[in-house]
Amino acid sequence: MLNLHAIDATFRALAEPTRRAIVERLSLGPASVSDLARPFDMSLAAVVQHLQVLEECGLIRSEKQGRVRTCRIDPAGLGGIADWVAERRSLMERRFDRLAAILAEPDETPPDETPQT
Amino acid sequence: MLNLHAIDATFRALAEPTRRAIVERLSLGPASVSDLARPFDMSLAAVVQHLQVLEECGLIRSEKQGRVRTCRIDPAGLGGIADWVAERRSLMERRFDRLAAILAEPDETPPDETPQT
DNA sequence: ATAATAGTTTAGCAATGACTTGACTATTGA
DNA sequence: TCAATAGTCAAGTCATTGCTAAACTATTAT
Repeated sequence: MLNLHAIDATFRALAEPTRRAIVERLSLGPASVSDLARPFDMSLAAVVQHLQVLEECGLIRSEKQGRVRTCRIDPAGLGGIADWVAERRSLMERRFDRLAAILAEPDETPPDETPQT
Repeated sequence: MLNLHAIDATFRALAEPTRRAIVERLSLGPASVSDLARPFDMSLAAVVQHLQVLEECGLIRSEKQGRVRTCRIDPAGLGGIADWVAERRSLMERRFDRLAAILAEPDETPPDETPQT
């Protein structure tokens, strides 16, 4: 129930080149907001907004001390989509296996690979 | 060159619950356009548009015979994002390992885990 | 031949999303 | 104390996107 919401937010967050670049940068190590903003041709405020999106979906964490906020990757954040992809693959695999079994067994009911709803 | 474009399109495609649901359905086996549309509370045309997006980014393939178009997952389609996630994780790992090595070696220069740009 | 099925295409609308600007707060260095 | 640095917040703008409705094509069933 939590997860279905979370996976959606995570995919949406990563569907944006800037945010993906920020995640890429942060997987090399923590950085301040200004550090993160420097490479991009946009206002600091825009980058802050991207960081909020990334933090809300759990991809990064951050804490502020003094006037500088340090952002770092949350290692668990990518888990959701990794799991989702893995599950799709495993279900595809399972289906191929069933199909292969049927093809190897030339008797029984051989037909119709497509399961209509 | 192709890949950087492709990863973007793939993430954008999956950042949409309906399209993700379609991919989930198709990882169980092929289906026609109408089959795919049935569970959703939206017009057939809308689903067709989603399918176009999914096909353009290589997540699904489809061929038409007669008046029915059969859609199936392209097993390679998820590869892009799987690789991207895996690479983030590996880079994070690598960094943790370096950090652990430094902490285990109590002499040498100990400090400063954050690499400023 | 007619009608029903299956899908395609286009134009348009409403909501969302990415960005900017400008004003503002809090911390740190001179 | 004054000024620069680092970040935050709130509108507002502009482009993109998800959807519908409607008109259309092609195939299959009666």
